[in-house]
Amino acid sequence: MSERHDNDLRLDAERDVQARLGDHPLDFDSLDAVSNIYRAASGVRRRAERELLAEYRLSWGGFTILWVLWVWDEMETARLATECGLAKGTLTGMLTTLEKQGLVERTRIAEDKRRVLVALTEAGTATIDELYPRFNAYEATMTEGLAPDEKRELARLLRVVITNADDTTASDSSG
Amino acid sequence: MSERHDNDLRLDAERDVQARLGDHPLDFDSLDAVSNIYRAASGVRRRAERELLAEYRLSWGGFTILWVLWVWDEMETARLATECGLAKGTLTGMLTTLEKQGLVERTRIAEDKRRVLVALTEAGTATIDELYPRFNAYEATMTEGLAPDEKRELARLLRVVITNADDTTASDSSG
DNA sequence: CGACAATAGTTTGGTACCGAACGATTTCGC
DNA sequence: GCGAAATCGTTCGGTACCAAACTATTGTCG
Repeated sequence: MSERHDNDLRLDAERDVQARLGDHPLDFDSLDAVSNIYRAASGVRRRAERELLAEYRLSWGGFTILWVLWVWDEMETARLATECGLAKGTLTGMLTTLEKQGLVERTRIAEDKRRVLVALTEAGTATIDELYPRFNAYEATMTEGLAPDEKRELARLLRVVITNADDTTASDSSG
Repeated sequence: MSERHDNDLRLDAERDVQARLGDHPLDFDSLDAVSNIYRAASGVRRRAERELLAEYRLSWGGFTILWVLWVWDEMETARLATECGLAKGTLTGMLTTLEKQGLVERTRIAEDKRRVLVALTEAGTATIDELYPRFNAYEATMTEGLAPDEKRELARLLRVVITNADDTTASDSSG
């Protein structure tokens, strides 16, 4: 009920923070931007997991893996981890989970037995075929109230933050 | 015609997605917006934890708790969980961690022994006093390249998403 | 060929985080 | 007043997630 005071509370917070820091210059524009990014992301994630992904027994990360494989067909583990924004050790565990669910399969590469190729199974493809349109509709719901050009502007502004937060910005996408 | 990419502003991933899924009837504006929110959030979080918060042995969530208590002095557990965007069960564990570190303290409320008041200790206050200016500088770094009005616009657009993702409007999740 | 650095993936140890079930306390219906 | 319902924080079972240590393979230089 009417817990729409978030913005008001934020303003209170700003005043209190300012009072605490005295004359210390504080960048409230950056504060609001960053904290809203995190709030939005965790809200969107939690709701997606509860209201859509749970039906498929998928976590957000598991869904992301399926989606990436759907888009790029098959991929090596290292690249997949980067693409999904996961540590490689994390990916190992999640691939094992998805493998148990019969949604992905791992294949050792013959020429280099250290490397592993990951791909969707038939069941995995069927799952994401059905799920993704629903997920996309959910994404539309989450951005409801924004005009198309506002969504694009939002994506553009976030791209700057993503680039800033990417610690491999200096190196090229060589692999 | 109607190509969205005249230049390299879009990330590689977005271009590839467009190429792969261009024939599906999907809402790409919403797709880009939502997936960039998540990418930005996890990148910002991971980098903050590694490059700044680790020095204080704090997770992102732990830092958030300290910050909220710093701004509002003391708070009951339930409100604190909402304010930090955490499930109440999660908060219990993290408060225990912070309590062991000597940064926060819990006090049962005399008039209603179910409720618990949480506040910073001296050490907790000292920690956040020192840490927060550094964190705010980090936030500024993460939004580097955006003009002040762009940061405000980013925060505004995200506020819409936060509202959409807030499930207290759709259903009551308390139980 | 044989040591040895580099590389790819897995294992390990630990925290964070969720949802559901639970125990303690207060409030409400009668 | 007393038992039922609501409420608050904690506990529990499970996954996700990270960084660092480890294993297995390949590539390199003597």
